Amino acid sequence: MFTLSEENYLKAIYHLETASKKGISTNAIAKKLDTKASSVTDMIKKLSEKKVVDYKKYQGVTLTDLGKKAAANIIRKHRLWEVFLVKKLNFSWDEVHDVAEQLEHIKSQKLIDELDAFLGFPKSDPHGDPIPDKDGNITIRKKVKLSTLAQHEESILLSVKDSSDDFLRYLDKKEIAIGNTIKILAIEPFDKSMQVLVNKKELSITNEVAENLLVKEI
Amino acid sequence: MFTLSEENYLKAIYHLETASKKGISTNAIAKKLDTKASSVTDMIKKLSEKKVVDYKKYQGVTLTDLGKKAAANIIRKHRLWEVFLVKKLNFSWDEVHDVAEQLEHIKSQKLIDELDAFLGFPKSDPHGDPIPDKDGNITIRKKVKLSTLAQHEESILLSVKDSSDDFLRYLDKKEIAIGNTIKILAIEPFDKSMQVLVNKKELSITNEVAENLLVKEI
DNA sequence: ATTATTTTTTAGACAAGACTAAAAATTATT
DNA sequence: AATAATTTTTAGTCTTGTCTAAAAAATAAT
Repeated sequence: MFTLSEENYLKAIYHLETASKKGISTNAIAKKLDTKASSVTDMIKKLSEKKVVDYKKYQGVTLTDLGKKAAANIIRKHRLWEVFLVKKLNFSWDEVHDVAEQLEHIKSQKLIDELDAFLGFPKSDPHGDPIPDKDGNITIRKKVKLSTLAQHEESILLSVKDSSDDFLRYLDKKEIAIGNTIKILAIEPFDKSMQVLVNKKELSITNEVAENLLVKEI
Repeated sequence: MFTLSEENYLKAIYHLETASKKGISTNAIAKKLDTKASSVTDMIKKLSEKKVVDYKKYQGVTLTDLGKKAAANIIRKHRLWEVFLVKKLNFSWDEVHDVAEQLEHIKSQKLIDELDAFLGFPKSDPHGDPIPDKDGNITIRKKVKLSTLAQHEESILLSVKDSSDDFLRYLDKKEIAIGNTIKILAIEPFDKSMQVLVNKKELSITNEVAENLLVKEI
């Protein structure tokens, strides 16, 4: 098993790796964890002895398969807890991070299995990020225009294509915000306008609006 | 705020204090926490500086009001998590302790408030122990015979009066076990036999049986 | 290609929390 | 009341994870 610090390092390296593909520098990790490069070097040696990272002096680190799995497992727990907090305990999606950061370190296989089931085996967290499965595999969903989805599909709003003041004001008025879950209730074949469910409210949007909303499928 | 170790000491002292009323000895704490007396002395000094215990050398410790409140708060969290694990995540009442031991240290007022509400503001944990309120007050319920309760009341089986093999075998056959929640559905005025709900199953018990089951009201 | 700059590593120190061994205080026993 | 036994405290050490300052290696700039 890993200590709390070790888990935080694993997670940081994992995130840096998926963002940049190559060996992760000591400095990058130090910045991410708000610590000093010398501390990172120390910890990397320990992780290397535990066979979760490959490390050659001055060459940065990469996660081993074992390390990737361990990191994915922590991220899995983090994201499942986020879903729990938002869906069951009325947290908003921007309030969950600090608490999930603590909860992700709780050690109990049964706990996480049961939580997963309790939440209905969610595929992504409230920010739209995918939840790794038990073996650490994640299915990445790319950003698509809301207009490309079909009836009954659910998605999370990640960004907007048109960022004009007019459009942003429109979204504001309709109470549509980044991070919201959007469910397509119906699509009108005639003009491709949609009936959608956002924030528990039903509303109608034109195809032009749907073309400018970038979402991630759940 | 308190460190994880400090919280564990506070909790241990709290439990020892409610069990014995007087100043708690260094040795007693050491035994409870499976550590050495010298370590306890070290920690007690720190807790004393933080004004959560009163300490005079060689005289043992007592919790201050501040310390009592802090300890009750940890126990409140522990017991609320136990309820969550049993009621929502299919843990059995004898599986929850280790996980609750970890969860009790999560720091977030909103989390615990929302969890309390989510669980319907429970008054006791799955072992029948009372859950302190936000201010650290606990309402102690004494052990009573099941036969003294009225219709619709819920209780937790704590022990049995008659511990003959025959009676224990009877309980086993009916799948009635220590820790089970017993809800009284109806009482027959004629012979005081009861219709009860145990383990999601309805069954009928005689007044003699109800006289031998010691329960704590929820 | 040499120097300058940046990054990384080493060496030594520190705080938290625990330990062992020995000293001091308290309690028990005769 | 004096000694024995037990409990508690002190003193010094260890581990984990961090830090600062200095040395070593890698990268950039002339």
